[in-house]
Amino acid sequence: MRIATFNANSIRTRLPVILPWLLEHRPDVLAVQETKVQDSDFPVDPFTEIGYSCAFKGQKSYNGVALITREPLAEIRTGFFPDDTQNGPRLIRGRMGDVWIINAYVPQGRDRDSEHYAGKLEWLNQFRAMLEREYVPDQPIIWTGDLNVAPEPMDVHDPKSLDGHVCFNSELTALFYEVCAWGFHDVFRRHRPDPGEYSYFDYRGATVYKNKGWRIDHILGTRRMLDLSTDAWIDLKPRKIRDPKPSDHTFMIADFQNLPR
DNA sequence: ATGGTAGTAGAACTA
Repeated sequence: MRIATFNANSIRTRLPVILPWLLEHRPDVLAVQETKVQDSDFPVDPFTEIGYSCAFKGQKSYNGVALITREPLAEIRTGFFPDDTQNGPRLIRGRMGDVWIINAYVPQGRDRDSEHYAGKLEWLNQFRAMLEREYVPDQPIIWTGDLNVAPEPMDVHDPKSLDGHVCFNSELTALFYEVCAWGFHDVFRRHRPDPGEYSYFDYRGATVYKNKGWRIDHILGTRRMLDLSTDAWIDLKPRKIRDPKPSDHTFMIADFQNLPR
């Protein structure tokens, strides 16, 4: 099983990037964040034409998540609770066979002293509560998405100057590892132990060409999924293209052996 | 230290 994640920064604008990428890499699951489209306008047809199913929850202009899958997902839910309209555009989950897929777009936080940053911490606490309520850690579960957390100094290009940022500070890291302590492991880092690999590069300053990035997109798995994982990597090519225009994030991919029956 | 870019909009806002 191949699972990928991509913050598209508008799924409609990014179709010329996503569709060829899907045909080339054929993941079983592509988790998309920042779709920036309300559900009635989601571009379902281009995906069905190449054999993919879509599950999504979005809104105009901001946020929005989708799961693009080769097989239709079962038990699709958006948000933390049934009928959770407030958090739906940031969280979508479903089951593919025996594997649970959770796709999250964690709030960025804007500024450390803003209510948006407080909301980010609260969102992660609610996420942890959802895990405890609805899952057990010995299930095969993937948690992926734009988590807006760079957990380690090696996950940012300049840890000294960026220390204290809403996506890189000790308070956030502690909370992130508290959530992970429920039962998630870093699948990407298991296979890529060396520094200098990033999934997000600011549009401003040609940062991708200087490798001045952040690893804030993640593929995490419970122990069963970690043990089944065979490889993980970041594909920089879709970030470096000029035409069609790139997202400011790029794809992270992980491969897994099938679950034993 | 500030501002740099892109998307959605059709002026700011979010990142």
